[in-house]
Amino acid sequence: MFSIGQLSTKTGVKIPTIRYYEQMGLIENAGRSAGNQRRYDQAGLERLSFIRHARDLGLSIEHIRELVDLSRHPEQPCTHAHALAERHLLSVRARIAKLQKLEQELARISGLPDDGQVGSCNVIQALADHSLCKTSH
Amino acid sequence: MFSIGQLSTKTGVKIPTIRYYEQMGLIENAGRSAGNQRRYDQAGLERLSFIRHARDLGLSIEHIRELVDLSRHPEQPCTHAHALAERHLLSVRARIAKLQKLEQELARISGLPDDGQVGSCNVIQALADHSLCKTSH
DNA sequence: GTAATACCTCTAGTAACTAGAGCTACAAGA
DNA sequence: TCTTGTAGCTCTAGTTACTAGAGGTATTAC
Repeated sequence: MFSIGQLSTKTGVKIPTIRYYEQMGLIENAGRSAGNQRRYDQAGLERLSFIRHARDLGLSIEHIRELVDLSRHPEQPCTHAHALAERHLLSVRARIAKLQKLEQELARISGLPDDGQVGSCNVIQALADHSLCKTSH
Repeated sequence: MFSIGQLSTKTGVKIPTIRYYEQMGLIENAGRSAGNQRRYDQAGLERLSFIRHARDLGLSIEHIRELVDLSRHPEQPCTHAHALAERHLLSVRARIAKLQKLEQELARISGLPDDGQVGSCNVIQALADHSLCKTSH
């Protein structure tokens, strides 16, 4: 059994965040010590690691909740988990594509000559005028 | 002079968002009609377009506020605007790099065989175990 | 036994909006 | 001129995924 602080160190999830996950129902209400402090076992550690990793991969709390619920019914087909991973992959790809357009645009803006004063600043001009953009966004 | 609805149509910024920007001090308090409705002129339209474009490029409200403040002092050197654009470019590049790692990982997870039940689901396994990852995140 | 550290709950704050309630203004047609 | 429909007003609260702080209690080490 370990305390919330130890769990935090082991998983890299901050203490208030662990309490937040408990409140949101992502992890079960922890057992308590005689003095009302949370106590965790190996299973609790594993569930939190799962959540941590899924968050690192950018899944939303809602998506993770779906997966957690799924894993409570191990006899069901895992089509749903696959679909979720795939959907998320598509959304990550879309975000990358969008950011790459922004990158081009910012690189262009940043590369404009600095001719001195804000009054004629190319960066500010470029930000004011979308029609100067080379790509759509 | 146009109404908030017309301004919204022209710029593509939603009405509550315009009021929000006003509240945040990004745009000046608009003039009002006899009946207390907001009225905008060309200058107001241009400022909002500036903000819209900068937001589209992913700059934060705080960064935009800096640029707006800058543009109120046209005699200053525009080094600061350039620096801001460059800093933002770097952060966009960092985000892209991070997302690309996630993409690899999700593609790997998504491509795992579906062998039937959640109890042995590879997707859920992969999400639970960071050590299986091919890249760091 | 005492002091330092860790833990508890609760409320409120963050960014950048968005939604809704309850009310008023304006523009166009009869 | 009256009415009706659309547009606008303010204010409060909700969203996501936490984070910070106040004020108090447990646990641990010496």
